[in-house]
Amino acid sequence: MNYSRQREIILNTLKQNVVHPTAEYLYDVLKKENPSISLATLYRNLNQLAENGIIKKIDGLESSSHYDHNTHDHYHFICDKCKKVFDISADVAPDLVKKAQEETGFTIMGSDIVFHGICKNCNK
Amino acid sequence: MNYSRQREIILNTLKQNVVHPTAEYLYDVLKKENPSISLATLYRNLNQLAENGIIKKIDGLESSSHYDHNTHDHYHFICDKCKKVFDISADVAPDLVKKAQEETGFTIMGSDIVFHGICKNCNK
DNA sequence: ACTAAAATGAGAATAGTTATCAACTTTAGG
DNA sequence: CCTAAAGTTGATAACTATTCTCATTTTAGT
Repeated sequence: MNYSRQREIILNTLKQNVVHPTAEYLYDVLKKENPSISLATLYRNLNQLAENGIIKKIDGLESSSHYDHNTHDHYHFICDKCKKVFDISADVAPDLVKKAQEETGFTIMGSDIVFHGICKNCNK
Repeated sequence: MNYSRQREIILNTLKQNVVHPTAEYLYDVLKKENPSISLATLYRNLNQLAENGIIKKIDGLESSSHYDHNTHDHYHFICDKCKKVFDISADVAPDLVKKAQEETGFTIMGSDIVFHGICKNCNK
C-alpha cells in the first residue's frame, strides 16, 4: 500500500468522527474540504484500510456498512429509533472468541457483534 | 397476517433446509416445486415472517441476508473459505444480552452475533 | 529524472432488495 | 353462503449500496 493523500484524508476524517459513519456520511463530510474526491476512491480506501486492520468495517447494522476507527475488541449497539450507534465494552463477555473457538474447533479471525433496541435517550 | 399458500410453502422450505440459505438459494429450491412463485413474494414473506419473529434474518454474513428458522438464542460462524454457515451455542456467553443491558442501560431487543474464520474442514 | 506499480476521478455496471399496481385470495360479518 | 374490505400475488420497474473499468496522475525506488 503506497502513500496517498486521499487515503490520509479519509482516515483522518474517520478518526475525527465520534459516530460510526457510513460511506455516504463520510462522503458528505469529505466533499466539503475536498470537493474533487470520488466516491469510488472513498470505498476503495475504506476497504483497503479495513483489509489492513487499520479500521474496522461494521456489518449487520443497517443495509449499508459503517466504519470504525477503533479496532480494539468491542461490540456495537444500534438504536432502532434514532439509528445512532454506540460502543459496548468487550468486558460484557470476556473470552467470547476464545470460548467460541474452543467449542467449535474453528479458527476465528474476527467477529461482528451487534445489539439492537432502544437507547437510553429514546426510552424517555 | 392472513393465511397464504405461498407463505406456508416458503416457511416449510426454510424449515426443511439444514443450511442458512439466502433468498437466492431459497428461490432456486422453491421454483422447482412452484415455478410460478415470484421473487418479490419470497422477499415480502421472509420479511413478514422475520418481523413476526417466526424466522430470523441474519445480517453481517455476506452482502446478502441469510435466513434461519431457528429463532432460539444462538450465534453464527461463516467460513471465509467455503462460505458455509454454522451455529454456535449461546452457552459460550451466558447472559450476554443481560450484561450488555446492565452496562448500557439500553433496552436490548435482539442481537446479531457473527464470527468468521476458517472452519474445521477447510483448515485441514 | 525514469520507470513500474499503485492510486485517482468519473461514470457505467452490478447485485440485492423494495416499490408499484392490477388481479386474485382470504377473512369476518350479515 | 355472499359480500366487501383487507391482504396477497406475480411481473417488472426502480432503487441503493457498492464495485468495476479505464484513461490519467501520483508515488517510490534506482
